[in-house]
Amino acid sequence: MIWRDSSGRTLADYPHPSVAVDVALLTVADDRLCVLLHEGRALPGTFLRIDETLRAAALRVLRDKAGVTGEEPRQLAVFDDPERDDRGRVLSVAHVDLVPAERLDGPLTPVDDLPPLAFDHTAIVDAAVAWARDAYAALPDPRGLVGPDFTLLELQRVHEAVLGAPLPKDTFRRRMQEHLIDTGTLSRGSVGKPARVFRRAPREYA
Amino acid sequence: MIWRDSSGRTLADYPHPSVAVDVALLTVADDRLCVLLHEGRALPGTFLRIDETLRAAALRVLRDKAGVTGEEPRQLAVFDDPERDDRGRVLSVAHVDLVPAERLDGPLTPVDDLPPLAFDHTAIVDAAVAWARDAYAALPDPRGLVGPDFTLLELQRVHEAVLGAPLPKDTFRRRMQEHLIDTGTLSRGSVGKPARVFRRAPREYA
DNA sequence: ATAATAGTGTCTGTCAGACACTATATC
DNA sequence: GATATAGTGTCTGACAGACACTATTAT
Repeated sequence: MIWRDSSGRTLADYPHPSVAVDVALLTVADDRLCVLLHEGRALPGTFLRIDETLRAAALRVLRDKAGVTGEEPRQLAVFDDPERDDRGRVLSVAHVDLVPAERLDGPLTPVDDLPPLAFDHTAIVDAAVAWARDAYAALPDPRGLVGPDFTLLELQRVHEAVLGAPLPKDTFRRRMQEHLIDTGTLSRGSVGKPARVFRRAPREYA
Repeated sequence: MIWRDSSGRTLADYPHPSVAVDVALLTVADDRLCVLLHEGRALPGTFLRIDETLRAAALRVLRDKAGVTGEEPRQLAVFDDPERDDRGRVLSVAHVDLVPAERLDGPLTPVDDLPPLAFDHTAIVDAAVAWARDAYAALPDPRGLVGPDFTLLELQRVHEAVLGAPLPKDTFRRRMQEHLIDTGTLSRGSVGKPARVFRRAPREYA
């Protein structure tokens, strides 16, 4: 049963914009926050199919263009400049995801050293980075970039990479410790005093 | 010049969702945060026209259904449940705006006493309220709900309405004072000690 | 005088940052 | 022993909340 308005038309009979889904897939590699670029100049994206959720489309992009499955894309904003895509009227629902680098193989570019990007993708990356910084400001590791077991130094390096700035180690330690579980084991084989090994507290994801 | 893909189709030739714009128009009336409802059970909304920006569509909704002009609608999120609208596949880009009650005439409902709403509009109102509380947490009056001249008590009443909770007057005063300009004049005619009259500092809008 | 509102001084607790110190491993 | 890393004690400054007090008006 298809709905029709008083003039007998369906919704699809009226001209309406196409909807794209673009994903800024972030990761930390070599202690730097990086984004996966398609052909070195654009974010992976696709058109939203008519019966698909945004989340499903974002996951499809990640699977088809980055070889990543099972992540948690998060909506950022809709980019709607009428001139943003010269193929026609296209809205882009920008998404961000943040995964450990081991799960990726595509070419990564540090976010503080981006080339000029296609469309309005630079603005999308900016929003994605802001989201990631916010997510990691409050919690130890909402997206599982370290782990499952890790030392505080390892965790701090991830935070500094996401933030793009150094952090004081004493304050960092005190802020994080209450959210972590001490496994009771010690790190081995490294120079210096062995560090305690921690684990994320259950359900601290964002 | 219309773009065509390798099979000669334009973007519009592929089935794609319609896009709606719904606006949670908030205000403070009788010291309570309220939302304007259409027919008592839905937010004002419209379909996005193909050559229109989201902002323009939101302003059109406010003008046509609320009689308000010249405001600052802000994007919240896209609601995309495939079943959310039984007329077809419709994405809703939810917006929020917050204006002084004097500029409205529609029926207002306190946000802490909402009836069941159509579609997923309850979730949109929740997101709008969260945005408003956040906006007013940091700054005195980012949307000009008081003013242009006001006493700290008047400002505090607005904050308490937005927050839905009382605030301590001494802390409130100390937090706000640095962002306000003392006009040098005093309130008159009220009971008690006359209050200083303040003005918003330039450019503290959000 | 009394009630009502405006405004401030001060104490406490919390937390971030700075700094210095101790502890324990590798080389 | 030298060096590198782990971890903690402590001081300071900022700020929020609580409380109490003073100040100034209308009635």
